[in-house]
Amino acid sequence: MAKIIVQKDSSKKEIILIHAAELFRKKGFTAASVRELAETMGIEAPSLYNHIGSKAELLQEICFEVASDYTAHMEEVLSSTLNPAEKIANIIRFHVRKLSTDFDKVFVSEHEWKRLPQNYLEQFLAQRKAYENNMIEIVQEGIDKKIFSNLLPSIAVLAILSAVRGLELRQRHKNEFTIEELEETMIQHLLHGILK
Amino acid sequence: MAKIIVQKDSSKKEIILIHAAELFRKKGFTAASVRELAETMGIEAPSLYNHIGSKAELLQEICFEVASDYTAHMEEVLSSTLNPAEKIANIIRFHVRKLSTDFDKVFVSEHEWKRLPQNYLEQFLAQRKAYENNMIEIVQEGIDKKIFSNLLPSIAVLAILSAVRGLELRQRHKNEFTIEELEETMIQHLLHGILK
DNA sequence: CATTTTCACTAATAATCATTAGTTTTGAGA
DNA sequence: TCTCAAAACTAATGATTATTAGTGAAAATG
Repeated sequence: MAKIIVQKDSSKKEIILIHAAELFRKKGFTAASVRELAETMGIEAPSLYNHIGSKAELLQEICFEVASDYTAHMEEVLSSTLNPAEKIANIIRFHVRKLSTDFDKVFVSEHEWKRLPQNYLEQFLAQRKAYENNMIEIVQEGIDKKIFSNLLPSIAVLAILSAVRGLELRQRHKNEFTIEELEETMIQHLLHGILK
Repeated sequence: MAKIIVQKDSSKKEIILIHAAELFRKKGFTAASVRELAETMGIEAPSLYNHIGSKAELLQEICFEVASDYTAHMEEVLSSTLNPAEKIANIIRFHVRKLSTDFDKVFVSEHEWKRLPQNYLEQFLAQRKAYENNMIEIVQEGIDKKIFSNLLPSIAVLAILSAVRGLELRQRHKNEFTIEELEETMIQHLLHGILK
């Protein structure tokens, strides 16, 4: 009779979430089976239900944990005295770093949120929209202060967010450059462009 | 006994692919059922097998149709006499336009290619990698000619591709701006940056 | 009009799924 | 060592899945 192995620095639930995130990333939420998830921890599927409420619950917890992290960071940025350019750079840096440290969870949150049950999905989207609106305001402030070019703010935000959200950290990239290089190049590119 | 309605300008298979793309986008490939797909065309699931080989075949055809379009456009760009900046702008414009005209198929190709069967998946990834390498060469050429800043080419390409691939055309955006505005703002942003 | 092909149907199959019920084992604290 | 809760197990359920087989109607072709 196998047991879930718990390290001292993380709870049993957290271990399950980590395994779930990895599996959901690899196979997608729908295609990933509870049996397979249990297998990665050396137990039978029904045993998992001693620890979780449902498969859907795992997705919820992953998505909202990531969303909360982004929202919390946004609060920090908004209450700071940074100028708009620094704020945007800060946000880009946070996204890149978060993606590299919590790859599976961020990836799942990005790609599988559509599989959230109805009510949670609405809440998730509302949180996302609020985040976007905060960014749009920062960009608008930059334009008003003549720091930013006169781009359409909503599209500029769309560009930045799709750039950082869509980032794919594949294996071949990991050996090609460091996270710091990725961070700085992304900021450089999105702030200054690629043209000289 | 219902029948698939065929317009004169598209074959029966194409109609199935269009419906499949829309359903796969909305529910994801795994969660989308053949029964549900058949239902969108007013027939029973087994009847669909008079026209298709398998569910997986539909995904293959969608993914490779999109991939071929991008590859064909890349060939055009490579054999043109445009300078690197114009080439990149051209590629960005093509991505945005393609996404807006063939939204469902492009979306499915972007999000569901992981569900391709093994051998097709390898082929798809090879095609993607070749595409990326072509772009990296264009960026390198721009750097060599002192047109582009000295960014890491692979990351610059990663930024551009993740920006255009990750674009989400949600309903609220569609009424907010035109495709032309989206195209030009994306090009402006990725080439010149957001800073003045 | 006769024949053949196309294409829809119903019925069935075998697999897989998430989850529940009920039972047994394990391991920690008294 | 005894007790009890935590957590593992097996077995089962009912739903859903993609797909095949076999049949009949409709449409196209001669």
